[in-house]
Amino acid sequence: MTMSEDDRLRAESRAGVLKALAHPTRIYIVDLIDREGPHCVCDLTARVGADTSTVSRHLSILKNAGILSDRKEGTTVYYSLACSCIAEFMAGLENVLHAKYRNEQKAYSAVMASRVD
Amino acid sequence: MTMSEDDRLRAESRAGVLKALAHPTRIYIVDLIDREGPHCVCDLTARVGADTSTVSRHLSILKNAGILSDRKEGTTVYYSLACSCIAEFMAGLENVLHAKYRNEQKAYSAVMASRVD
DNA sequence: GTCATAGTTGCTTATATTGCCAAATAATGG
DNA sequence: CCATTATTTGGCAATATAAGCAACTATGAC
Repeated sequence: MTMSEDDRLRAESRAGVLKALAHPTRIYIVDLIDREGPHCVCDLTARVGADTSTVSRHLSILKNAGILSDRKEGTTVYYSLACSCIAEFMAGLENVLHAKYRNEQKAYSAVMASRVD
Repeated sequence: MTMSEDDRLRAESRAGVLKALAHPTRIYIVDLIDREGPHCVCDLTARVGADTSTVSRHLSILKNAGILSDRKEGTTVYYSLACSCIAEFMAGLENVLHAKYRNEQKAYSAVMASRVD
């Protein structure tokens, strides 16, 4: 019994969002906007320390994935979170990381406890 | 004022977890285990419809990221969620997708409302 | 119109990911 | 020990992603 077409589409749309977030620079940008509110491309470029074109591309990936939305004001484009659910989602990621570190610590302790020396 | 070393490391560890999840097959596997409990590699291989070696590699990626944990029983290896926080995290992803579809619907309606025909 | 500023897009090169086959390893039963 | 079953790992070819430079578009000031 194998994966249905529906299952596949569902998994792909979720993967699309995760892929968009799965890059250090993009995570940093999302975090920054979450903590400090909307930013323009030039600000983000300075904060990230990469070429403007690179940052612009990261932003367009995040926008296409529905994570950021943009608003143009003159020649400046401000990017903001598309939904407060993004911040909640990132908080959930933090929990996963904490659990991971707890488990790694536990594994390490178990190894140490069984050592002969 | 640019990104600190700490910021970079923090963003990278988060990206590590997201990258591990950012693949349709891996999402499907995590979902399956979430809904139905622990599964062995051969079961998952049948459900996913890919080579055993491919599924095994996906599982090892998920395990290294701290998303799944494994338990060996004879020659069989059972994979389960490493933490209930994974299920919560995936639920948060669902919220993000819903928000995305709502926004897309809104954008579509706005375009239709302004049409001349 | 010209200039300057902000952003985006085309292109190329470098790097990473994915999938499968084949071979290796691990555990169990005869 | 040999065969069988479950899983992992090495290697390779195909594909995808990332970064920066240069060129382009858009807006506003003069």
